[in-house]
Amino acid sequence: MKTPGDSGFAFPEWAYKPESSPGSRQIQLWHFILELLRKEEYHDVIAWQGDYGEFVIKDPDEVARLWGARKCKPQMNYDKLSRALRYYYNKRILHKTKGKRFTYKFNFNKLVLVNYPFIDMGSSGSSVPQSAPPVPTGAGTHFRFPPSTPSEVLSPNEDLRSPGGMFSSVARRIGRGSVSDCSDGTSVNSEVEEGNTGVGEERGERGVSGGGGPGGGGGYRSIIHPRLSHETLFRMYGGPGNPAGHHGSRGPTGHRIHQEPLSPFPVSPLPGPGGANLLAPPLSPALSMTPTSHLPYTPSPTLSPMLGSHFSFNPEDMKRYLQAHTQSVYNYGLSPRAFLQYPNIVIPQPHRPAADKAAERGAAERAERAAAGGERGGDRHHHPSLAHSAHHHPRPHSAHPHPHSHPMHHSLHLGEEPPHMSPFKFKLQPPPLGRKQREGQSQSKPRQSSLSSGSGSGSMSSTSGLGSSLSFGSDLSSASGSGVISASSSTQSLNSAGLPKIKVEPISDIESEEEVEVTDISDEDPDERDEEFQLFSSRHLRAAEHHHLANGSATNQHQPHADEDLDEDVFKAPAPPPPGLMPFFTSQHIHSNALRPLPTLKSEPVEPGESTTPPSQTGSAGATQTKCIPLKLRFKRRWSEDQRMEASQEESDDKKVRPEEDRERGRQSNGCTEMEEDGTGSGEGDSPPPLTYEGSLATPLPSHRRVSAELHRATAQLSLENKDC
DNA sequence: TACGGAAGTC
DNA sequence: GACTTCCGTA
Repeated sequence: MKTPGDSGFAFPEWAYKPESSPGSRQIQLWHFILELLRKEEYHDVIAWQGDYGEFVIKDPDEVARLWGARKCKPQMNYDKLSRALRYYYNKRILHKTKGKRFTYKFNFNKLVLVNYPFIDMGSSGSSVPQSAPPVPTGAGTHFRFPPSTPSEVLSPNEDLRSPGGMFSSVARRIGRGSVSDCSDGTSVNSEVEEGNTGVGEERGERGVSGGGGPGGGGGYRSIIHPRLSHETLFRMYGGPGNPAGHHGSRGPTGHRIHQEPLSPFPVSPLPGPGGANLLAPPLSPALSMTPTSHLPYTPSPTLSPMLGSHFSFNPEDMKRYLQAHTQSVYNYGLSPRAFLQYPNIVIPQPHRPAADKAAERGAAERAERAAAGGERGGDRHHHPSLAHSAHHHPRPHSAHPHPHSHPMHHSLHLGEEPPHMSPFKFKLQPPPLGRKQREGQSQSKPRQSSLSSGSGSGSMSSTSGLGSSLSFGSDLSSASGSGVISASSSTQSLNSAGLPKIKVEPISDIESEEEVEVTDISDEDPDERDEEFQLFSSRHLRAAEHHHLANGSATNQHQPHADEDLDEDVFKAPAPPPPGLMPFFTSQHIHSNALRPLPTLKSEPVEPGESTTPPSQTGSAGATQTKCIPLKLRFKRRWSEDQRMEASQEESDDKKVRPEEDRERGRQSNGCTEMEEDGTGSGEGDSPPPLTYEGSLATPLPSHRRVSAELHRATAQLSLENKDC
C-alpha cells in the first residue's frame, strides 16, 4: 500500500502512543490528522495543501468516520470532529484557514515546543526546510525554516511541513497501528507494524526514494537541524547510541541527519525503537500540548532547559518586591522590625504630599490595599521574568491571565505614599471617632448625613463608590486640618434631626460616656455649630448636662438657641446672678431646674417668682405677685415707719402726734396691703404676717437711726430670702 | 460552514 | 485534560 516513497513524516513512534499524548491516554486528534496526512492512501480524504502546515479535508465525512473508528465513536461526524479541531484553536495547535473550506493549518511551533522543550530554539541560524506545503519542490534551501526569524529556526517542526517523506516507515507503521486501535479494520493495519524495524533502512529508503510524499523532493531530507544534530542529542541525553531512526545515513559527524532529525519528532522521549533512549520519558510528553504562541517562537532563556534554569530571579526585582512589601507593611503600621531581615532595603519614607489621604482610610482598607499593593507590586516585579517565561509557555490562555493589568498596581503608589501626615491628623480627631462609635452603640441615629455639611456623607459615598483610596484621599485632603475636624464634628453634631445632640468631648472616655447618657442637646442647629464651639463648649455642656440631665422638655424649649445660649451662658456667663442675689441664686438655682436659671438670670432675677409661685387663690392677675409684694411692701413700710418714727420722734419729742402717725401708717399699709391683698385676695387692710413682722420690728421703735438702718438691711435680707413665697 | 458555550464522558 | 455531544448563533 504505501510505497516507500510515501514514507513521509518522520513521526517517531512515541508520537502515536497513548503516552505520547500529554494529558491523554488516547491518541489525540492532531496526531490522528497527521497520520492521515502522512498516508497516501488517505490523500483523497485529507491532504497537505497550500502553505506550510496547511491541510485540507477533502472528505470530511470520511475523516470523521475514520476518527470515529479510531476512537470507537461510531456517532462521530464532521461536526463533532470539527468541534474538536476548533478546540485546538485555543491551544494554538491548529487554526483555520479562512476562506478555504475544510482547510486548517498546523502550528508546528507549538507542537515542537511542546514536544521538545529541551531544544534550544534560540541559536541556530542554519536553514531548515521551509514549511513547504506537502510537496517539497526543491532544495533544502527552499525550506529555510525561519526565513527571517531566528526564533523559528530550529523548530524541527519543519519536518511536519513536509508531509510526504518525512515519516519514517516505522513511525508510520506505528502510527497506523494507533489509528487502527479501535478500528474494525477500517483503519490501518498492522501490516506495517509487522514489517517494522529497519529504521535505518527506512532512511535509506527515503533517501533513496528521494522523499516520499507528493512532492517527492528529497531536498528537505537533507536539511539538518543545526541544534539537533543527533550528536548533540546524544551528548545531551547520553549516548551515541542511535536509535533506529536517528542515525544519519551519512555518519555520525554530519550534521546532517537524516529525515528523522528533520521530522518534528526527531527524538522520542519514550522508550522504544524510535530513540527512546535519548530522552527521559518525562520530558517531552509530559509537557503540555498547548503551544506557546501562535506567533513565531521567541527564545526564552528562562524556559530553555538548555540553559538550565526555568526562572530568572532577578535581585533587582526582589529588591523592589521587598520595598513594596515594606511599604505595605508601613502602611499597615506594622513593625519596622519586619524589615530587619532586609537590611539592605531602604524603607520608603512615609511622606505624603499634601493631603493626607491615607489618614482616613480605614485601617482595614489601607491594610488591604497596602498588602495588595505590596504583594502585587512584588508580583509585578517578578512578573517580568515570569511573564517572560509565560510568554513562552505553551498555554496562551493560562499564560497571561492578566498580562498588564495589575489592578493593584496603583496600590503600589498608595503604598508609596507616606502615611505619616495623615496619622497625626487622624489622631486629632479621636473625639469624633469615639463619638461615632458611641453613637453607634447608643441608639442615636447613625445617619444624619443629610444634615451634614456633606463632607462626611460625601466622603462616605465616594468611598464606597470609587476606589476607596481616592475617595478617602479626597476626604482627607479636603478635610485636612480643620476641615477634617469640621467634617467629623458636623457628622457628630448632625444628630440634629431628631436625635438628641450629644456634645461629646474628647476629654475622656468616661466623661464622654456620661455625656452620652446625659447629653441631650437636641435640636441644635448643626449649622450653627462649629467645631471650636464644640470643643470649647463641650466642657460647659458637660457641666450643664450634668445638671440638665435628661430633662428633655427643658432642652426642647430652648431648642432654637439652646446651643448658643448654652454656649454663651455656660461659657461667657457662669450665670452672673444679680450682684446682690448671688448667694441666693447660687443656692437655689443650683439645686433647682437646670437650664432655666441661666436664661432667667440673664433676663430678670425677679421673674422666677412667677414660675415658681403657685397661682393665687384669688385668681386675680396680680395674684402671683401678692406674695412677693408684701415683702417689699413690708420693707417699704418698715422703712417709712422708721423714718417717720425718727421724724416723729424728733417732733414728738416736742409734741405728741402719735395718733396721726398711726393713721398714716395705716393708710400706707392699706395701699400696700391692697396691692398685696389684691394678690392674695385677703382683704385690704392688714396682712397679718406683715403686721406681725412689723410688730416685731416695730417694737423697738424708739430706736435710733442706726438701728433702723440695720434693721433695714436685715429686712432686706429676709425679704430676699422669702422672696419665693 | 463556521464558531463557541455548556454539559457530559472517559 | 481531551474530547463528545448539543445547540444557538453568525
